[in-house]
Amino acid sequence: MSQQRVTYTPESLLRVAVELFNERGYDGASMGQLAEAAGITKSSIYHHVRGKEDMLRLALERATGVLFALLDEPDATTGRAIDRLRYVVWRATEVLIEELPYVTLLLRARGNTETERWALDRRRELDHRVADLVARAAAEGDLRADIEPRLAARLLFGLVNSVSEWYRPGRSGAGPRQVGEAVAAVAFDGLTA
Amino acid sequence: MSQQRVTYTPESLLRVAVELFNERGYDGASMGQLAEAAGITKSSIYHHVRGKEDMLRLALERATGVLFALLDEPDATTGRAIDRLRYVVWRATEVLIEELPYVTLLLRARGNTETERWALDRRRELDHRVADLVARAAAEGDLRADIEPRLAARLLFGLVNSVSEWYRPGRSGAGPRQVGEAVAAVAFDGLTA
DNA sequence: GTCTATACCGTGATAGAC
DNA sequence: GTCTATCACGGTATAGAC
Repeated sequence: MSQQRVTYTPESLLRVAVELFNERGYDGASMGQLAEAAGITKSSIYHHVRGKEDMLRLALERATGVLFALLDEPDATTGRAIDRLRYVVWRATEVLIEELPYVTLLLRARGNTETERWALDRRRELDHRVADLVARAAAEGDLRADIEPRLAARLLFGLVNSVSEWYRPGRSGAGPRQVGEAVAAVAFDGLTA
Repeated sequence: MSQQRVTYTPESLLRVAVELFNERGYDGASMGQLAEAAGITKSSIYHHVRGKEDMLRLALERATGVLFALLDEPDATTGRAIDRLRYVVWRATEVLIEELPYVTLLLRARGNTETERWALDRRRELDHRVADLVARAAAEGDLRADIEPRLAARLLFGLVNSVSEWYRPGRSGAGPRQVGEAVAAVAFDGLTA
């Protein structure tokens, strides 16, 4: 709740803000609540950032940044489409967990503000690139034929992104890598023994 | 946008409200916007419902209602656990699509208000009942052993619920039944050919 | 770099006329 | 059943002292 810290940088304040945004929703979170969580007054916040939406922008830029970066990694750009796809699914899950608060915020953006609409555009771009990979894997005959590639891509995204709904860093067992492996295993091979 | 309708019932107003809540988010949607979408003034809204949160309550009651009902259907309560589970996954997807706006609202509830916290409790109850089914199927040896049942249950929910992120009623191809079958197919057998 | 004080606006909600 | 008029409140943001 209350912070010991005497001074803030934009980054350290952003961390507090993003956590609050995820707890209450961006619209549901007020600058008063942020001030309380940060242990400073509302006015002081404006010394570090331009305003509420500015913090949202910084967070969404970070989230889209890490996701685009993963698509350019060597294992995502070389080899058979099905293998690249499997790597992307695993790695996207891992990245999602590593940058959980930021990516969660991205996944919840609804397009209410200019910043959110920009982020949704970037997300659509990401989706499109992965959908291409799915289509390629399907064309190479490595995906089951009874599910059309568009639908397959959506289910893949859904499975990966849904991790943000329940994963909590402190808690127990599976880390980013293990969850990523589980997601890829279920997506491609299914839950059945 | 504007409505021809001269008068509203609580139900018909609720439909407009839920659509708006899903577009802008519950917190992001204002009574002024609802008035505009409904083609009446803010004040008139209060003739039909007690207020904003009252409409949220009605919507979330409906969503939890249909989901609980599905768990009591014959195919969900008799037979081998793996078969019941497969039925629940397929049927939950179908119900989610049939009641898309209401279930979507439920899936986005974050616990900001008393109503949302009540809904989250009910959802946890639902999750628990399905998780039990997963554990039973695992105990009967019908689920792969390298993924623990808790995680398997979460991925199952995630896959089903993620449909609310992209499914749009008017659009093309797959209907509720087909999507439900695809979700169950991917969840249990995977995407690989 | 943070504070107090305050401007200004949109919010959910109510009263009472028609 | 819907309207106009209005309310109290909390929202983001700014000014200026320390």
